[in-house]
Amino acid sequence: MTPSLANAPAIAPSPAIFNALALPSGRSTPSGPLLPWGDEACAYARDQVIFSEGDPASSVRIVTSGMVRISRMMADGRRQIVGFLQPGDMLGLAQTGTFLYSAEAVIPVTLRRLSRTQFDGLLERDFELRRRLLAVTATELQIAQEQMLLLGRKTAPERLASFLLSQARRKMVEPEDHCRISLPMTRTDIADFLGLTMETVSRAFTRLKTSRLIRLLPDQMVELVDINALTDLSEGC
Amino acid sequence: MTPSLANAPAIAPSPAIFNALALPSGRSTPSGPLLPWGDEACAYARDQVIFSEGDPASSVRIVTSGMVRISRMMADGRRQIVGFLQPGDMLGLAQTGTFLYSAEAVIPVTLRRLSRTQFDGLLERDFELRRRLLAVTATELQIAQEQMLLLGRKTAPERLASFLLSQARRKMVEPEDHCRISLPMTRTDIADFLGLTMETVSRAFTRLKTSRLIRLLPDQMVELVDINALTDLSEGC
DNA sequence: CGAATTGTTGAACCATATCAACCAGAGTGG
DNA sequence: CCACTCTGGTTGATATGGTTCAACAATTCG
Repeated sequence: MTPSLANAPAIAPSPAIFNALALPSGRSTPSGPLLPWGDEACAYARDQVIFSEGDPASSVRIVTSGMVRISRMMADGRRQIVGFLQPGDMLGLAQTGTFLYSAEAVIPVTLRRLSRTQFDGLLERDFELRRRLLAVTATELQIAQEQMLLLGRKTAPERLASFLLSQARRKMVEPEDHCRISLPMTRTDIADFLGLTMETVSRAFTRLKTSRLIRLLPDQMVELVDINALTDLSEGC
Repeated sequence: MTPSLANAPAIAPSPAIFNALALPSGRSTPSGPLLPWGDEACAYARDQVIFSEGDPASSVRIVTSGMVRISRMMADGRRQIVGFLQPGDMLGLAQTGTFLYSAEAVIPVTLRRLSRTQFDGLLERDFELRRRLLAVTATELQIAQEQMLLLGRKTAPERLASFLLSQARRKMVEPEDHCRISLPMTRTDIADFLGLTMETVSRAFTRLKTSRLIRLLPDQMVELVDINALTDLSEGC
């Protein structure tokens, strides 16, 4: 791990949040898949609901392609997105009874499943599995803590910079200048993740754009032009 | 469980956040303590630092008395408290290398310790221990998710109502009207937990007081006069 | 190509922050 | 026992970042 990430510890490889335990395929499973996922691939269209708050949590799932958003909703419609899930991230791991959040497809998604009972059986037997899950859950907690700092104390531009950097870290351990990331979610999704409105997110984007920290490219791509400046901004320096 | 808490699921018994895995002494350990904590009790005075961001995480600790706050800080001094720990809550469980947050005593605290190596050994061997830790970590994630909704989307009075109710649930599974809770932390601490300023917290307290939802009693005690109204408020109804 | 959706920009507004004054209780020392 | 100070809390006045409302531009999609 390179120096500039020395203080941004091992949370980079696993940005999924909440029961969406990340096992980025290539990286952390040198010995093959950790779990015997079912062969059947469930497909979901853009914006299709995968499950809703209150649904019985009958199986554990892993994202095999696409992007999933998981969110909590208040009675009057206020929404907080608690995570964006990408291939390798898992869903419903911590759930015992019913889901406490909803999951929807941001873009077309495929999942594989494992029945809850089968999963629990493996958990009971498999030594290594439990150690890994515990480690991953710990990582999730660190990410959640980081997100609390963001939501509780950061300004709008700081939040967006933090978000862009965290997305960049999903793709590469060490984001470089001029690296490009894809943001398939809408401005509204980003807003609901960062505790802002769509308009504020849009304005923050243009601010970053006009101050040459990022460039907006076609096809939902963003180029991070000045990683150092973005990092400083995200930390409030 | 009574109807009014039917939707506030089994998260009540374990409100500690982040590596502070809760094992409320009386309730969840019918078969004695889960871990062989050292006999030596470490004591800390009010506001004393227990450890800081970046310190090596050499041992796991359990709170035996008092209250601990764990927080993250930004370079310019902005602070986000990510949890208040009470007797039975654990510290440093998820830490592998160094702590990513600070811990300080809100009021005088005593802790017991278990060396990291000893803990890891137990974790390696003890089947049941790992299952329990996994379950507790999952609960922590749910609480963190709830806190994200609070920080991202709730108004100041909603945040305070949510906070008071969560504190009440620590004491009793089902908070009743006229129940009393102790809030030993300062208004500034509460503000840094709720993502607000001291002044806003103070004003929210007086609002709740004048609308007869709570009463402020001597000795940092608060009486929750109308639990239903507080619940409605906390959910934005 | 036209309609619908998503994103951008502008202007007014508002909840909360900021700044400042004041108050109450707890020590502290004469 | 009484000033005196210190800290934490309350309240008021003003400022402001972000929201809201509204118009418009750009994209996507049928």
